[in-house]
Amino acid sequence: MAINKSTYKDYVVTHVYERLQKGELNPGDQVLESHLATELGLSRAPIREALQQLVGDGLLTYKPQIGNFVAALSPKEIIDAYVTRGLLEGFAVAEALEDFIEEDLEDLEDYCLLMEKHARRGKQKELIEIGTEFHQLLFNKSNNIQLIEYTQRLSHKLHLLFYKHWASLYTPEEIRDRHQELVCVLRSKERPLVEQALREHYNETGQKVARLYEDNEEGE
Amino acid sequence: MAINKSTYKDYVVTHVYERLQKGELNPGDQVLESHLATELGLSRAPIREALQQLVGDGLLTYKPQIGNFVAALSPKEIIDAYVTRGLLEGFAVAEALEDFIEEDLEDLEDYCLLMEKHARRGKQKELIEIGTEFHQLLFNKSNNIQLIEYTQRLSHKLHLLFYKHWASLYTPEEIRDRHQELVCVLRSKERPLVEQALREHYNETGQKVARLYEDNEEGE
DNA sequence: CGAATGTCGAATGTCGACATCTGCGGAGAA
DNA sequence: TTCTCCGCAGATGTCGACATTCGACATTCG
Repeated sequence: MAINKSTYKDYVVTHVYERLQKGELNPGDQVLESHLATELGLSRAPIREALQQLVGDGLLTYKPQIGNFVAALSPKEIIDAYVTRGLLEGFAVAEALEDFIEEDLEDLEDYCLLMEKHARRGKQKELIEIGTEFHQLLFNKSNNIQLIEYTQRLSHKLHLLFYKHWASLYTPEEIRDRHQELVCVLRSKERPLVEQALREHYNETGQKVARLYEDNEEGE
Repeated sequence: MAINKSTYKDYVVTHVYERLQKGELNPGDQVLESHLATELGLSRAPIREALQQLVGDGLLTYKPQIGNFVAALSPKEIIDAYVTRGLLEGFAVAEALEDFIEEDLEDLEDYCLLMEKHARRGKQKELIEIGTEFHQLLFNKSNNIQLIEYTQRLSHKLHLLFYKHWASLYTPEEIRDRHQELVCVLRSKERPLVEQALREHYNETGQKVARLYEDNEEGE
C-alpha cells in the first residue's frame, strides 16, 4: 500500500478504493462506519473524514441520518458523467495542443498497440492501466490547474465505478483504432477537431456503459 | 438562510460563507476549528466536517497537521478557474440551446437592463444578485447533472472568493453590453458561437480579476 | 552579536462514550 | 388475520479529553 504520509484519512480512502476495485463494494451498498473502524482498527473519526472526502469525489452518496452508499448512477447520469469527461479532456488537450511533440505522439501510438496486445491476451488489468496512462498523458499536458483537478476527479470516479466493464466494451481492434484516431487528430493540430474527437470518444463509451445499467432503475 | 435540515454541518458551512461574504475571512487567513467551535457553541467534530466540505469545494486549502486556510489563488489559478467556468457554462448552454424560448431570452434581456441600472446606482448587492441569476438561468437549462454540479461548485467558489470585485471590473454600460451580447449570440442558435462567446465572457473577467492579485505572490 | 538548539504553548489528529434518530419486528386489539 | 402502536437494536451525530505535531520564543554556544 501507499506510504502513510501523515494521517489515517488517506489510508482509509485508499482502503475503500481497494474494496471498490475488488468488487467487495458495489453500487448501492451501504458503507458502515463502525464496520470500517473495526476492520482497520481505528476509531470512527478518521473513517468519517475519509467517507466525506469520497462523497466530495462523487464515489459515495450521503443521506443524512442514514449513512453513506456507494454511488449508483442512473444510465442518464452515467452518460452525463462521460459527456462531461469528454468536454474537460477535450478542452485540456486542445489548450495544450502545441506542447505535443512528435515524441509524445509516438509514445501514444505505442500505447495503442500495447492496449490491443493486452486486450487480445485478456490482460484486463494491464489494459486498463495503459488506457489510464494514455489519457493521463493527454490531459496532463494542460497547465490549467483547475481544469486538471476536475478532470482528475471525474476520471477517478469513472475509473472506480466502471473500470470493470472497460474490457468488454470494445474488441481489441476497436480499442486500438479508437485511440489511434485520437493520435491522428492530435497530429492535425486542428483545435476544433481535437475537442470534437475527444468528446465523441467519451460519448460513445458513455452510451455503452449506460446500456449495461439500463434495467437497474433506482430513481428517487 | 436555508432551512437547517438535519445536522449542524450545513449550519457551520453557511456560517463560514457569511464570514467570507462579510470580508471577515480573507484569502490566506487560517480558519481555526476551536475558534469556530466556541463561536458557535459546538464541539469540533461538526466544525471539522464542515471545513472538509469547504475544502472539497475549493474554498479552503488544507495543510495536514497545520490547518485550513482560505484559498489564496495565484493570478494564474484565478485565470484557470474562470477559463474552466467558461468552458463548463458554454457547453451547458450550447447543449440546451433548443430549450431557450423567446420568453427566456426576453427575461435575460430584462436582466441586462436591471444590471445596468443597479450598477449605475451603486447597488452592488443587487447587481451581483441579478448577475448570478442571469448565469444560473443559462446553465440550469442543461439537464446534464454532472455538468451542472461542477458548474455550480465552481460558480460558488468564484462567487465567494471574488464577488467583492465584480462591481469594479466594468462600467455599467459594459456590464449591460457584455450580457446583451450573450443574449444575441443565444438568439443566433449557433452552437459554436455560443460556446465561444461564453468562454470569452469568462476569460475576460478572469484576466481582470487576476490583474488585481498580481502583486500578492504567495507561492509555496 | 548571531545562529543553532531546547522548550513551551497551541492547534490539529484521534479516541471512546453518550445522544439521537431510523427501521424493523413483535405484541395487542379490532 | 390484519392493522396499529410500541419498543428495541443498531446506525449516525455529537461531545469532551488525550496524543501528537508544528511554530515561536527563549536560551546557550561559537
